[in-house]
Amino acid sequence: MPTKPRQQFRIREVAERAGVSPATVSRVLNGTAPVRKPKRDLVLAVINELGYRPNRLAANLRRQQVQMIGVVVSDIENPHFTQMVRAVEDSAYLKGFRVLLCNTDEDPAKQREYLGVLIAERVAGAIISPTEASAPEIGELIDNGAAVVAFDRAVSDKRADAVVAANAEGARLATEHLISGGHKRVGFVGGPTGIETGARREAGYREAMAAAKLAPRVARGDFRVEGGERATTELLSQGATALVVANNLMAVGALRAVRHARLQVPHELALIGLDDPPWAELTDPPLTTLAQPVRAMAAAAAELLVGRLEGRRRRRRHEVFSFELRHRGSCCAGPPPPERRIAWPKSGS
Amino acid sequence: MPTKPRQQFRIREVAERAGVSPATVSRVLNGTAPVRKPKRDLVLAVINELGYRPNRLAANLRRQQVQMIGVVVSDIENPHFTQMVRAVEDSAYLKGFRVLLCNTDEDPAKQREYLGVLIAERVAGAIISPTEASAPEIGELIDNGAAVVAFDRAVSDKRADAVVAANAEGARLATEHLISGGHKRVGFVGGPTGIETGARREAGYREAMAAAKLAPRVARGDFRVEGGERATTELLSQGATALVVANNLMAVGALRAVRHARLQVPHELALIGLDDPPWAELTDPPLTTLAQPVRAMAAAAAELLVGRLEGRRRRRRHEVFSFELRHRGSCCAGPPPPERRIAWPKSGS
DNA sequence: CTGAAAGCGCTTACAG
DNA sequence: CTGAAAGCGCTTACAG
Repeated sequence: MPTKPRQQFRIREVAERAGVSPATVSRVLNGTAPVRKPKRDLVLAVINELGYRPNRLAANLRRQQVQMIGVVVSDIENPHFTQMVRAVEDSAYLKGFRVLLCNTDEDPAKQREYLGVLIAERVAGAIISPTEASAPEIGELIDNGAAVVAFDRAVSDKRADAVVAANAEGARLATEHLISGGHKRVGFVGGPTGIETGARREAGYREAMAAAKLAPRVARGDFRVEGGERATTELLSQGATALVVANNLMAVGALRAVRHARLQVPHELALIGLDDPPWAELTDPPLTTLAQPVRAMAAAAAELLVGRLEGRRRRRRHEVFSFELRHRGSCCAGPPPPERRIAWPKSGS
Repeated sequence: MPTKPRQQFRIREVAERAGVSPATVSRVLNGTAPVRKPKRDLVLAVINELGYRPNRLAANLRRQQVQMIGVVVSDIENPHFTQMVRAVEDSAYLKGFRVLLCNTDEDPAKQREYLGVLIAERVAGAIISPTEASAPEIGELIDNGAAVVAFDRAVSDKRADAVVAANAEGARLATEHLISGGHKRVGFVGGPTGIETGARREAGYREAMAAAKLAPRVARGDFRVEGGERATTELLSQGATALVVANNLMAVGALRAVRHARLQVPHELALIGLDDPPWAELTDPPLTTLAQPVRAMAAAAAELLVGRLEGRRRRRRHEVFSFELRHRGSCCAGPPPPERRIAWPKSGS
């Protein structure tokens, strides 16, 4: 029911009314070549009067490029990615790029389909937190001249830039913090080791435990709430007095399990989460976390992308950001808690 | 540094190798007309062999349309919108539409710019939670044949469909719930009355208070954390025993203020929030809320959009969804709290 | 500084 | 069912 399918003007009409060629109108519009002032003013006036809006589809085809960047994440509802998307949108908007949102649900098939869309649409670039690091479409994108930045997790194609967090270091810091608080039975609520962040964080935890000559104890969830709850329950049953939780969603599960077990935090159980969700300060007690500087990382990713698009850089860049400890109330208040009478193995996985 | 700028095949090459016309290849690709099986199989084989990917930019220009819908929200970091975007993405993806994310920051100028982008890109449709309900670009979009669905808040153009929550009713229910729990000093942490949801929710609260012959007491924040904290502090200083908080971000602020005042929830202060953020169950006690069925609403919006795009509907639709009470622990446990000795005016704003 | 002309790579009436 | 041809509305070498 478009009632008044308002006259769509084309560049030709503008040109005619201004008594110039379409080329000149295009130059005024895009600033791609100088146009003498009186002529320019006249063109601008006509554009204004007609409410002319260039048809971007035509420009896209002609230029074989669209001022758009694809942002490929596994779950937009995870605040970590939400913040990233938000920061990327901010940066991209200022540079004149739009954001095409691609939610993959950690599903390699969906990721490949979306990458196919990005190729078919000839996006200028993509920021990808890959579910499948080796998807051939990533190389295809780069072949087509798109700039690609891997975020959070690396991609196989070595031509892509990357922005990642120092995951092993972050987990190590968290673990050391608990150990220095006097804990010996520090468990790790881990993620899937098939996912890079999962593997690296677990490695950092094990490193810290080994350095302190303590027996590591890992139970793995799936980086989601339920898995975190199960893994936490398991570690609690083994007598852990402190836990490092490998991501924010599993921290929600850990809190549930702890509440269910009626343990008091931090006195009966100390808790540190990796990642710093917005609700960390709302729990009781507020959750101590190791935060990635997500905004800075997203800004860096956008900057890498735009830098390459503008041809300012040819060398590959790989930027690593450190976690920061955000001290809240969920660990290390006062002396270490008494160990409950449950066997904590000298070693184990 | 595209090292091997891989041969990009065009439909012409595919046609030549298959010994057919480009038109036939197009028909096979899009299923727009029947193609005899042997020919079709041959074309498919060539496409496969070449790794041919149709250049969507050309198709977009030719069709004067792009299989994309713009999602315009004021803040992608607000879980309410995050959930909406996520659900829209799900629905749209299944129908073959992509999501262009437009974050307006509640800034009318940014909204207008983004709407301009949607017009210039000739998106098939848009789901808009307007910051400026009367932006002329909305009408322009519709003039151009795009389907527009207003989400959360209405738009001025009466040709747009709409999906909204029964905001007044929700606030009324929340207020009645507290009143039925024995509370008389029920305050309202309100949003800006210039925003539709702010005004409607406040109206619902006032209605319930008037029906119970109780004096309303409103302090307004800005729908953000800090404003909620300030408004809550103000109402607490006036001796409120129960609060209805008009949105999820202000609920965070309210919790901060309550903690700061060292009041125990729900015994010394009962609290109900409108909107149901993911962290509602993490606070201590968990927050009782009135939840919008966001997913259902988003699915409805996507469905309205697609239905119109597919020409299945011409009549305008306006769908209203009810809030649901999610009982948790932040109100109405046991008898109403004693009123603190502070004057609560018989009437006031 | 400016214009005439070609062309981006598809899709789709039209004709058969 | 299939093909030849036009055309979507811009941009950009090219020539002047």
